[in-house]
Amino acid sequence: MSTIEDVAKLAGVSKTTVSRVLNDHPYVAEGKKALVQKAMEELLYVPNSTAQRLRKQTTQTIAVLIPRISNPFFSKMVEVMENMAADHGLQLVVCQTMYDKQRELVYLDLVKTKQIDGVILASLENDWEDVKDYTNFAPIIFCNEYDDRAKVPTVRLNQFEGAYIGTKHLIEKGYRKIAKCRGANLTGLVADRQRGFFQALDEAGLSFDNDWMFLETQLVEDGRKVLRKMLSMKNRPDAVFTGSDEVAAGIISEAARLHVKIPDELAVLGFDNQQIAALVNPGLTTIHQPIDQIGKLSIKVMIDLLHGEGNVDKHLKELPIYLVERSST
Amino acid sequence: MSTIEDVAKLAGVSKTTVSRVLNDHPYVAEGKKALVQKAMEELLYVPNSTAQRLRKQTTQTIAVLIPRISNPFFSKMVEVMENMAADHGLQLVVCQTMYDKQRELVYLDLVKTKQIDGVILASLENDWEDVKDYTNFAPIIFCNEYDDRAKVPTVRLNQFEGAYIGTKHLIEKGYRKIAKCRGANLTGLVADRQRGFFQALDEAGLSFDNDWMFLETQLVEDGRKVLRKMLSMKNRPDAVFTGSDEVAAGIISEAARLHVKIPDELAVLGFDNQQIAALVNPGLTTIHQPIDQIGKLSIKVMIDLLHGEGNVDKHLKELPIYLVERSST
DNA sequence: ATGAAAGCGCTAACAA
DNA sequence: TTGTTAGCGCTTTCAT
Repeated sequence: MSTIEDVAKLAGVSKTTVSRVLNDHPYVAEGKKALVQKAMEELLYVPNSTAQRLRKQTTQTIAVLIPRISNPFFSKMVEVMENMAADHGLQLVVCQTMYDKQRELVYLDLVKTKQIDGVILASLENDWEDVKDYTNFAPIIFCNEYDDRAKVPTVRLNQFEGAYIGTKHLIEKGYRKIAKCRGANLTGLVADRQRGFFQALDEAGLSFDNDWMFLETQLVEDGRKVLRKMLSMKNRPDAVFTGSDEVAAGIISEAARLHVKIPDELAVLGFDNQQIAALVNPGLTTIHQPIDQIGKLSIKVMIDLLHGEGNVDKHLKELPIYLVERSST
Repeated sequence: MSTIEDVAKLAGVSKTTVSRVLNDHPYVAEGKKALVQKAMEELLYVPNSTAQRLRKQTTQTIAVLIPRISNPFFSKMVEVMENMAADHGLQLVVCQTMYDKQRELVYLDLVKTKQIDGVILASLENDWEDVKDYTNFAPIIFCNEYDDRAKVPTVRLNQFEGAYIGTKHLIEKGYRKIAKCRGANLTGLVADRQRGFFQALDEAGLSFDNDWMFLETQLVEDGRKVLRKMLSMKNRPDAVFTGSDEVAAGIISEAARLHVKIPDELAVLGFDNQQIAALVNPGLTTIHQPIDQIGKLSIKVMIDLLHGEGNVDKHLKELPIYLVERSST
């Protein structure tokens, strides 16, 4: 590997001049510039980015924390983010917490060791109080996920509204015994959905049987289990509001296997409007989340932050959310 | 941020001693070691990894090139890889080529600028001849994808066999007019599948109508189009071999919409055994690829390479492939 | 317009 | 067992 010094020698100039050519600095005579460029080509010179990082104290790398990449919601989000990051010469490091607090903290330590310039939190396992100190080391923003105590830029949807319109839709369709699937922790996004859900129930004067609440439901397999559980109940729900299309798809698939009619015997409402929602049979009615916009906007906010533009304090961007009706309700 | 020098001063030792403590070097007196550790804690010291990189000429980072992360096959593969990489203290940079030659080359340039220690090629857009020079800069291995001219470690499946047993299955089920969906370039994996497909056809003495070959089929939407195209043909196939579960799922979903009976009017064979294969209705018969194993083994091979163990020359690992029968055939 | 020199934070010969 | 010293490759004052 040739270094900046090799180029300087070959071109008969100083390292400084080579560096200036590299960084499009003004005040470099055209003649020398050409000389330097010729030398670079001849030596197949490529600047060592680690040296640049050390000198410039910046890494051109951002980390995005998600639970797991194989969740289609997050893989689509990361696809959009990575494309946009690449357009701006930024590297994206994907960090999967796998729903584990400890792993999340290990990833956050990347900012301490100066390995990344910023963090996009698209999931949060730890309590915000245990995380906020990391904001001293690099900008952290929320994307989709959020915590009301956190005073950091946040790009998200109105999850309360999403859950509210979804639940209301079920009620308007005539369903009266509505079950709910959600994550274990009642914070941020999950808490807002819960509020929206119960608000709609309350307004309609509907009661809720605590047995209808299913926790820690994330995967297709969880959905299958939920359906079987429901079938075994004496007070059986006639509809179910899920926190994700994956769980909903599991329910629908298991229903087909067990010859349970959807939506006649059970209506199913998804969340996310993932690709899978259009592929299951019957098609899944679900709450659309504009993943493209949310991903792009998050990267934009992060880039602005890194450029010293934008506000590091709380700065909320809320994107539209709406219902997509198919045949499962 | 405190540096190694601050720690040294506070502990009353030299930078070298601090560095030795950091790297578990032998020959550090217990007393001084304790002193150093106390100073580190007091200053909340964290080593700057960029400086370590520059000095050690290594980045602890590997890149994995894939077409796009939102393809469930690749998102699952990356999930497995990232988990294993994290266990070994390695960062994984996800690089999406988006089926674009130029983008692929841009990512490969990361090795030139010393930003990564190694590359896992899980897709290849460019001709191998245009890529092989990069092997001079860092170890490159193939994962799933491959090129017979490349003399690099390769972890893959026997795609010929996969296509052969899949096609044979269709034939044994009584289908005679078998269509095929595949990518545009007839190289590596795609070429081997094609050979397996035609070998099975030849052995059964079946003929193939060129109209039954559908190229550049990657997405669910492509599958939908393929089905509509088939319905419009006068010489209509009675089965279709697809290169991916996504395309197959698109076909099945569109068939449901248009009331085409699967498998009676058309049998559908997928490839990958993605989660979606079990969710569509009817369930998709498909060729299982052991993504977990392939991902883990690739990381292992890469780690061995980075440690100077293992052979940089061609070194083929072939994993088992088999048919999973559901209801679509 | 150009260059000399200092230094980003760390590790590893080498010497003691 | 410990410290001194010399860089890794680059950018950026500060002179000229």
